[in-house]
Amino acid sequence: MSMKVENQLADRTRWRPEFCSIAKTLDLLSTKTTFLVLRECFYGTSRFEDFVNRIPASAPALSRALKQLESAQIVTRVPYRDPGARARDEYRLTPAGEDLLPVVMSLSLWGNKYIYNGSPPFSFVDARTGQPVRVCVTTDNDVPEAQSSDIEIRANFTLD
Amino acid sequence: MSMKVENQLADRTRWRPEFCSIAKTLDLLSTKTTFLVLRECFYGTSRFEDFVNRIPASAPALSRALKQLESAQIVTRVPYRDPGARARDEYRLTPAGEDLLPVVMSLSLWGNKYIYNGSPPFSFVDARTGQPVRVCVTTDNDVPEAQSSDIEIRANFTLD
DNA sequence: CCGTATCCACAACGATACTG
DNA sequence: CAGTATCGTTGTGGATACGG
Repeated sequence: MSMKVENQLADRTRWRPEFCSIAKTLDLLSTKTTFLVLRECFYGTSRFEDFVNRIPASAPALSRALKQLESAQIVTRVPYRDPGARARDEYRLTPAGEDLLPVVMSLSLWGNKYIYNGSPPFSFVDARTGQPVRVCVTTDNDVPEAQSSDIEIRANFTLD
Repeated sequence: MSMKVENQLADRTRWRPEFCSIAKTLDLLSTKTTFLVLRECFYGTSRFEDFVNRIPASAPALSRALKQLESAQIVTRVPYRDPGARARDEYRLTPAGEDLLPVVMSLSLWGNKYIYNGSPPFSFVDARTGQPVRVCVTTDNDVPEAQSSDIEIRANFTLD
């Protein structure tokens, strides 16, 4: 159960670090905090204060993670101004950032299955049909692809 | 462009660390080296020496990563014996480990697109049809899902 | 050769304090 | 409130050495 290799050339070179797309992508996302910032972006968080409140990491760590994502062009700062307040920036996913949705979703769905053993606190469903969201590896060209805005977060528990 | 939230309950709780499937999964995969070990497993690597030769990390780091993956039940040791040599163990993905394919593939495909700008050193294609492999987030139930053994690694370059 | 323990170096984090 | 600089602490990696 592993991938096939086309030829000797690929066999000899596929592990070279300079050719490894996974290693290079992980360099951009480097730390766990960075992944969690990304998660929050998909959850709709955009302001620094909210990142601080919603991620178990310190403000300096989050500042570093946001800088990192910004320099990787995964996140971009956009100005906003609350009524009566001075202009500030918020952090939004770029199109490249949006394209990381499969990474975030597949990590989450794997944990739902193997850590929460199929009874996760939250599920992701199609906002209109209620169908569960899946991440699949496929060679089919015609798969209807969901965007983050098509996805709804559903709680599977109640609090007292 | 972000996910919707079903209700106030979900809105108040989705960032709590104890409910975060992504954080918990990342705890298991903790480090970049661990991700690269996982990559090698999908590439068919199973012996310690090969991990050492194919991943730019030291033997102790790889030993730690393999232990980590083993305790997370993503990888399992299976005995083997080369003719004339003494019995040893090799490392193989469990079914849970195989289910991390979308994580590995989505990281790789993202890098192929945004780091190599669409001209990556390696592509992943269907071993029979040659169709490019994709990772998609979908709510469709009928998507034909590819396994790692259906995927071929193709080199997009030549050496002198 | 397979793999791990030890030890040192460095990188990332948190607490704190500070500026706009 | 929105960040960032500093600094002590911790965790992760590499070099080395060692045992099965």
